[in-house]
Amino acid sequence: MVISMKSKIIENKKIKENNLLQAAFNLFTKEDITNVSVNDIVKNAGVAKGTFYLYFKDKYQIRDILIQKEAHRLFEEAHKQLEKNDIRNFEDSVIFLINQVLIRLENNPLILKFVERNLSWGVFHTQLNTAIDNDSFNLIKEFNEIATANGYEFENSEVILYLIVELTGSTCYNSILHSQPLPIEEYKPILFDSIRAILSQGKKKS
Amino acid sequence: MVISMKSKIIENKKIKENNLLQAAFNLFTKEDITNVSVNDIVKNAGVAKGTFYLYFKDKYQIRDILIQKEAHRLFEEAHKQLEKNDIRNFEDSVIFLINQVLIRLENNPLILKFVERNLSWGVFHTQLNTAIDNDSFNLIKEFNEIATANGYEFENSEVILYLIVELTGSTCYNSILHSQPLPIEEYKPILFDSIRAILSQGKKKS
Amino acid sequence: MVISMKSKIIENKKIKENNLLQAAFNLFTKEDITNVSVNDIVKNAGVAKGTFYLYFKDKYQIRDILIQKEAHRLFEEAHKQLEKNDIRNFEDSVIFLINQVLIRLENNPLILKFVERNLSWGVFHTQLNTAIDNDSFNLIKEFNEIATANGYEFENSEVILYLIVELTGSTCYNSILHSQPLPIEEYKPILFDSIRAILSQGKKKS
Amino acid sequence: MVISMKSKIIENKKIKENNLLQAAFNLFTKEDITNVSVNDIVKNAGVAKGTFYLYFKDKYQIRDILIQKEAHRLFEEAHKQLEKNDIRNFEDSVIFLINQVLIRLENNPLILKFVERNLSWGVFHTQLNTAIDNDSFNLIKEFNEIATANGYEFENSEVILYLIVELTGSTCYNSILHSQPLPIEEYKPILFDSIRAILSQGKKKS
DNA sequence: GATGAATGAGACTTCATTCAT
DNA sequence: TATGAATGAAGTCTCATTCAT
Repeated sequence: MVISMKSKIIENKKIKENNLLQAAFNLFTKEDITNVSVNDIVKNAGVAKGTFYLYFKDKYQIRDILIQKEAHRLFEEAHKQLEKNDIRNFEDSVIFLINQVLIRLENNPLILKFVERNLSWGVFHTQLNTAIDNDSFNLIKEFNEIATANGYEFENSEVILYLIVELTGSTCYNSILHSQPLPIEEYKPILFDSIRAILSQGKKKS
Repeated sequence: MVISMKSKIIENKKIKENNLLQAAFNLFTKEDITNVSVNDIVKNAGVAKGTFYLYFKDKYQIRDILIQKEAHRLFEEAHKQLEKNDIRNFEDSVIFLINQVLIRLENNPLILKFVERNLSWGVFHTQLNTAIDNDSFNLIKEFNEIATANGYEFENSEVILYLIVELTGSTCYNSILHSQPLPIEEYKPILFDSIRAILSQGKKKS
Repeated sequence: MVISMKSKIIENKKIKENNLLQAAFNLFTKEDITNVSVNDIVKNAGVAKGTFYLYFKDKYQIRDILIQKEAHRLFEEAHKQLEKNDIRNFEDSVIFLINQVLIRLENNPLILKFVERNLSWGVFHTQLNTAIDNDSFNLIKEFNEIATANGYEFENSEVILYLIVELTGSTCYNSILHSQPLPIEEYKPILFDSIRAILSQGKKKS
Repeated sequence: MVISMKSKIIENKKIKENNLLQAAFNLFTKEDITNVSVNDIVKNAGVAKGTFYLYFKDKYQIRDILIQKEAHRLFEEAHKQLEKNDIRNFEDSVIFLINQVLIRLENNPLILKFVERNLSWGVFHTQLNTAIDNDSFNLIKEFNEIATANGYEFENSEVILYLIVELTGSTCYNSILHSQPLPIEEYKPILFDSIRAILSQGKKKS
């Protein structure tokens, strides 16, 4: 297949951009963002300093893009597993999904360290929205569907979901990286019980 | 009362140190710490640049001291209120305590912005320990006492407490400052219900 | 002649570097290096502060480069004169060479003050080695050749040469600059006699 | 014996001054003077910062005093040995004296490192003058006396002496500390031969 | 589009010196 | 005398950003 001049250039641009993103990711996982200079990034990406500014406003923009990407991938993969395993019980589904994400983070603390405590409302919300746009999967919609199908009803399901994500994110960060207050394997049962307790609020009395 | 010459100097030192702490606090609540220079701090404190380094290693040390102080004050004041109000029911006590802290944060978002998400395990744990040392109040011990008195029993009460603090901290930050996912007044009922759900796990079947 | 764009940049860089070297030289001859700041250098060179660090690690590196250059030039010029004057007697050659260097230093005490007492083994040795590399002239080799041709023989000619250079350097510095212990013109005969006495040790008895 | 208040104070002052001198000496042998702050000195001396300025103008004055002292001690001790050994031959006397100084420096490289290349005309000259004042010993006078007694005659004996001291000082520094151009034991014979050659210029033809 | 040399503001830190106590 | 807290000028160095090529 012949590749036209134009597409070659576009391809080249994409490579440059990816190099920059990859280089930034590598550095951000090793060092705090304040200790990573644009210089470091371009040197690791193998491009000139000026090139950086052709693609990104500053290093903070590059960080946000990376968080966005990682968060999306994390949820998408977890979601794929959920579909594969045909779990239908509501509480089990939620726990399964969370557990899938946690397993990925345990196996790749770099991502965890990078996303750090940034898996906050901002990113979560954006993630949900992009998910809707991309039509790849819509967490909230699905959450509601499975909930309803299992006889659960929430006044504000989005908030409940957010609350669970935040609880998980903020506590598991220290648990995975520093085993505080407990190692992740010991902490999980307590966390999952608490999540089930929160979810059970929505159980309809029938 | 006669103040000796020496105590005059000591007094003066204390004033300088407080000026620096106060100035740093004011700036940190307005700006991210990376945008606050030692220069800014000393200018606001009305002391010379070199004086800063007589009292603190760098701006990060001053930040840590401030967080420590604020966290302590927050809990202590909330606790005082709890004692005043003679609330004995277990779940009510916990919720009351949390609500007291939240009310203070709502009224002073600056502190919230400053403490930010730093009210994490590290600070929480230190807080508990210092509390024990100071003998001023021991949160965990009290938590356990009230729990037991009300027929609750937790395998790992420290973790449960931590979990609740993290859940509250990470979600209320955005709620108070950005009304996301909901304004704090609308969010509180949902949060409190969830906390009660978590606590109810420890309820002994009698 | 067409100068490509790239060479224009390279040319420009060379100019900047030279400006910095020249500015540093001027300042170092006026003031002790501890009293010369990078700020002073860049101001005199007409470049920005950051530019300095594009070319040199610190002011000490710039000093070393300058000493190296000056020492080289001094010896090279003296050597040229030696060749021009076709002096063949061994002792006369050495004295002539030294005298040439001294004359240059007398006429330019700034260089002397700058090089100061740094014309030591380190620089001398480096100079000899670079000379070998550059193939411009090899002092030791020549020293030996003329010596042998004139019936002199030294067990360790390099050390003898070093000894003479050090003797000259350390005494003439004060003589030229402070006329101590004697003004240079009065000191020279004594120095030269001493050097001849040292050299005469190598005279073969025939 | 009763010590009066006044002498106690004077004694105390002397202790403070000595502490400062000793502390400075220790630091100057470890670090370049530019890297030794007044703060370091007073901390090591166990006195307050302000006290330093009651005794010395700045750290450079303290350095000069120390060099003065060390140089004096060095020559005095060497001189004592000379008298003990009853060496009468002129050249032998000079070599003996120099060798005594070198032996002391070999055994105490700290002093060497400290005096470094400061054993220059300035200090040497001052040393000769102070020696005359103190009447402890007069190097030049003695040099002349022994020379004359042995049938040597110098037009400018002070300069010859200076020349020898400089030659020795500037070359032996690197020889002792860095074994360059040769280790001191290998270098000494060459140096001593050269000194004898210089001295032999003064030998009267009889 | 890509480059990378140049910029210069500004961050952090040290330190000699003063002076009230 | 002795102290040591306070000063603030001055130093080194970094880095995001621009712009001529």
